[in-house]
Formats: sequence, C-alpha cells, structure tokens
Amino acid sequence: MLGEFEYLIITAAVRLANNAYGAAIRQEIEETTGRRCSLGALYTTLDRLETKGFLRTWMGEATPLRGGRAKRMVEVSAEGKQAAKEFYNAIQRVTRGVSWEAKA
Amino acid sequence: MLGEFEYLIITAAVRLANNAYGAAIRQEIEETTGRRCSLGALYTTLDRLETKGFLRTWMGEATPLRGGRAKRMVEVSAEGKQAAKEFYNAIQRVTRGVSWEAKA
DNA sequence: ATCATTACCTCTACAATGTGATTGTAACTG
DNA sequence: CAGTTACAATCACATTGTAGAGGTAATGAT
Repeated sequence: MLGEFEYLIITAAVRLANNAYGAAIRQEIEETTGRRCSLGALYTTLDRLETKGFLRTWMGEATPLRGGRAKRMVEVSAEGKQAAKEFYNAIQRVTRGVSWEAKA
Repeated sequence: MLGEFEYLIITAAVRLANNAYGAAIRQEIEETTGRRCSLGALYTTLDRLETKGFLRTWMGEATPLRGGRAKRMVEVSAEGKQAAKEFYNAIQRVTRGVSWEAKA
C-alpha cells in the first residue's frame, strides 16, 4: 500500500498536471497541508515512486527566468492513480462511522 | 503526523469502543481493509502510540471462555482522536478536486 | 489434579518509508 | 566575469511497518 507521504506527492502532481515538477510539488504540499516538506523527503520519495512505476520523471527545459534551471517534470502513471485511489478508498472505508468522519 | 497503519489502529479501536483489545482490533483491521495484519505490526504500533500518548492500554479480566486469556484493552485518548481527525482532514483537503475523490 | 487445547500477548530483528541538511549545477543579471 | 537565484542530487539518520517464533494463563476433558 502507499504511504501517506507518497499519497501527498501523487495527488499534488495530479493536481498540478503538466506543471508538476519538484519545487512546485513541494510548494503545493506545503500550502494544502500546512506542514513543511523537505527536499530530501520529496526527491527520495519521487525516486521510490518512479521505481514502483507509479510515476515517471524527466528533465524539462530551463525557463527564461532569473536562475531558471531545468526542472524535473513529473507525470503520474495509470498505476499511480489507481494506487492513490485505492489508498483513498481504504481510508474512507475505515473511517466510516467514526466521529470525525464529517469533514471539518 | 500519524502513519497510515497507526491511523488504521486508532479508527479500529474507536469503532470497537470498550471492546477494543489486541486480537479484536486485528480482526477488525483485516475485515475492513482486506489486508492482513500481523501481531508484531499490531503490538509494536500499539506500544508506539501509547508512548506518544495517543492511547492507553491495560490488562483486562479473563473472559470465561475456553482459553479466555486476559486481554490487552485499548482506549484512544483525546489527543489520539485529534491526531486521527487531523490526518483524515489532511487527506480530504489534499484530495479535493482530484478525479478519484468521488467514493467508489 | 493433570494435561492437552485454546486465546491471547511479548519480544526480537529487520525492511520500508520519511526527513533534514548539505552540496552541486546551470541560467540569469549587472 | 562575479554574484544571485531556482532548482536538483545525495547522504545519513529517524521513524514506521512487518514477520515470526515463543510465552503464559485459563479452560475443559480425562
């Protein structure tokens, strides 16, 4: 099963669609969850997910910005989406009937 | 933040209420998730959660059943519920707007 | 009362995952 | 060319997840 952090990365990447790359994913995660996301955590997990076939990454073009270095682009695979979906469903199923189920 | 397995244990214990003890929690988890839950995984995680103050455990009475040995009872603390709730909310927030959001 | 049976817990060792800090690299600006 | 900025890679470590083998006490049958 997916870990929780892995899930965060996959959803963030899906949400960012073709604008998904390392730093952007990090920012997205920090914004939506409020917790910080270190680079180490991010890239190691990205590697692991790629090994598992849940996403693929490749180096993109450099953007014409001050310091615009090449980005590591990310695309979630069908398997990745499937795994994320299963994770989500499992959480839903397990949470059914518990007091905090109604969303805050 | 809570890990995913920790979350499973907490919700199972909450659901079982005052019938929450080791073996029952295990069974509950195996039933709701379909995946197996080894004893080692269960008790070590229970210990860790107790250390963090998310639940407390104590040995109960033996039940008058063949082999009815004393049970390790579990009660989730307010902090534990709070942590579980936050975990759940984080998942919800992060999932908002992604294709698999609608429950299966 | 003894002993096999049953239900449950404990411990140990290990694998996978999560995390922070530091360092590296290339494009931009002036 | 030197400094600055945006981004990525790596390493070493902490936390979490998992399996398995073994231990203990109550039961019920002999």
